Amino acid sequence: MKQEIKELVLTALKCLEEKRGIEIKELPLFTIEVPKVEEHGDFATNVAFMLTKSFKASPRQIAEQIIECLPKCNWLERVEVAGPGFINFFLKENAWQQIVKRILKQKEDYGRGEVKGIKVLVEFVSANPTGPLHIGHGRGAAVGDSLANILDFAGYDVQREYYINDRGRQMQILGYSVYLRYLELVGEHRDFPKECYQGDYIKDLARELYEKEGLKYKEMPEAEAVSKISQCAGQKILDDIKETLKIFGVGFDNWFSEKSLYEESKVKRLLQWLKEQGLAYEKDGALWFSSSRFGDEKDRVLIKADGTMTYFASDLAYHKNKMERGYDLLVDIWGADHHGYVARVKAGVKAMGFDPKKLQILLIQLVHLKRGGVPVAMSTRAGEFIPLKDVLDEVGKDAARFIFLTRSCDSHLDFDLEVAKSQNMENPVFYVQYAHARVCSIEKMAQERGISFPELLKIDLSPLIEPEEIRLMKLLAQFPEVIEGASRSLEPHRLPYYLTELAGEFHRYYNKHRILGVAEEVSQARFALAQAVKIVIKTGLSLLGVTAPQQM
RNA sequence: GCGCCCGUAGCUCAGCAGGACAGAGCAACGGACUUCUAAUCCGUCGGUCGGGGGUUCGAAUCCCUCCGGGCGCGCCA
Repeated sequence: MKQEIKELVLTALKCLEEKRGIEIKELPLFTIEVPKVEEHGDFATNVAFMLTKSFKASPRQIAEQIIECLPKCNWLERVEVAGPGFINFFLKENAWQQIVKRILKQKEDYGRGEVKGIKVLVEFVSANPTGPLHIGHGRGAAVGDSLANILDFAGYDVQREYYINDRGRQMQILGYSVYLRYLELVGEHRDFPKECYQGDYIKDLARELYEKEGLKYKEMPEAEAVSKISQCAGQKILDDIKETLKIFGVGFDNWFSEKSLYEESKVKRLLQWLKEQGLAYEKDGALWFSSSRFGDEKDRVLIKADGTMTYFASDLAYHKNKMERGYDLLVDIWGADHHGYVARVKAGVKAMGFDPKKLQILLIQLVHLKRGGVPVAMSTRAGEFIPLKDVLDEVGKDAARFIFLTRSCDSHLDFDLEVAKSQNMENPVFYVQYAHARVCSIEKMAQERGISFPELLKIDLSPLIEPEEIRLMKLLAQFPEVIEGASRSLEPHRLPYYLTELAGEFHRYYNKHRILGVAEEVSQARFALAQAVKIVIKTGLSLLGVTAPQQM
């Protein structure tokens, strides 16, 4: 709809140019938008403001001239100049009714963007397999998964990937932690160091190991035992992570192993190449990457003096690999506590000869878990974090996902378990679902009363003229733009806000007007409108990974 | 000290590539169920958009600065 208005304006501009002999030097970046106030029409444009220089006239005068040149259009009621020079467009009712028709025709494809031919890789969660997912990972998972859904729906070619840090020091510590707990079980007590993983899940892993394998690991050399246990425990934890993600409705196309980068010598070859290019140098027994030459505040270590690789070395090889797989855009979703890492990875990408604009890093702010307004104690040091799985068990997937998404990534998020369970507007997930269920309920009631409706596309929509109906149709018309905006800006939170608004508009309508039990033509038209609402809510919720129940 | 994010109604947050008088929910108060689910709806109350400069026809939005809060600044991840 917006696009069509834009075309009209562009035609008018061209006509004006010829008529007045005025040359518009550069096509202005004007906008078409839906005004906040209804008196300002259905759409408005600021184009006149942009042309004051070319035309050497006041915005109002220019606006008048543009209106004169607007082509005739059968769905336009009137166009007027308002305020300091806005052009307001008022549409005929049947223009909005067309939207309902379009939705009923396209069904779950309404809002889907045209295939853009842009390959995107969204990498998210990527939690180390050294412990269960916690609530912060949950936010990243919800945002990443929904963003990927939205991008896909908007017409991008999307892949989802989880990067597994399945090697390195953390994995060693994991193996050692489980080893120590295992030794305790078989009667050998040693100090349990602070840097080891403190959580109870370590004890569970040790117990499982003991029950399955007996004394096997006690009898082998420590180094061998730790290495074997590390691998085995990492796998177990990864399985557990996968299970939690499954419950959460999050899936990946690819699980990328950090270890594989080493097995294929990718890290080694990259470091060699960096050295040859003069981008890496040795100092104090370590190998350094000259990241400061590419915008980072200082150089970074790739190989430590003890000969081990930093994670940063792997990360560079990983990003090189991702770029070489031919993506047009890489989206990395990280916790905000990693923001210090952004500059160095971007520097690396630039140094390796890739366009750093192709890498978008989304930082997700912290989640504060609360219960009834009181913070839930979370001490990572003691390993006393609440696993995501427990939160899902308590509040359910739908509420959790919706809450994680109903906030800009830049904002800290208070996740209150009581609120997540409550069924009021503090927790809008039910509000949106309820609107969907209400439409289903109307269908059911119609069936019970033996009312049958004609084929939806054949229904005459002209009775839809109530202000609440027009408003509802206008909102439905915005859905494709919401998708477009959310994908372009990588801001999935726009969608839940839109859905809440749409649900609200429907609830209002439902309370004021009846769908069944009114004159037949009216009833049919309203039923068709309700179906359109149902389709959009269902599509929107599914993009968020939230179910749309038939009944509540 | 440096860097990133945040500061909008009593509370939790939106504000859509700067646009017309700043929005929603909660809380408070007052209303609406013999008719499609009241998990709903309607109304009232509530804001010098942290302060100050600047750019612009026009700023919550962009720039500078100051103040507050969070996070990060390792040859840890």
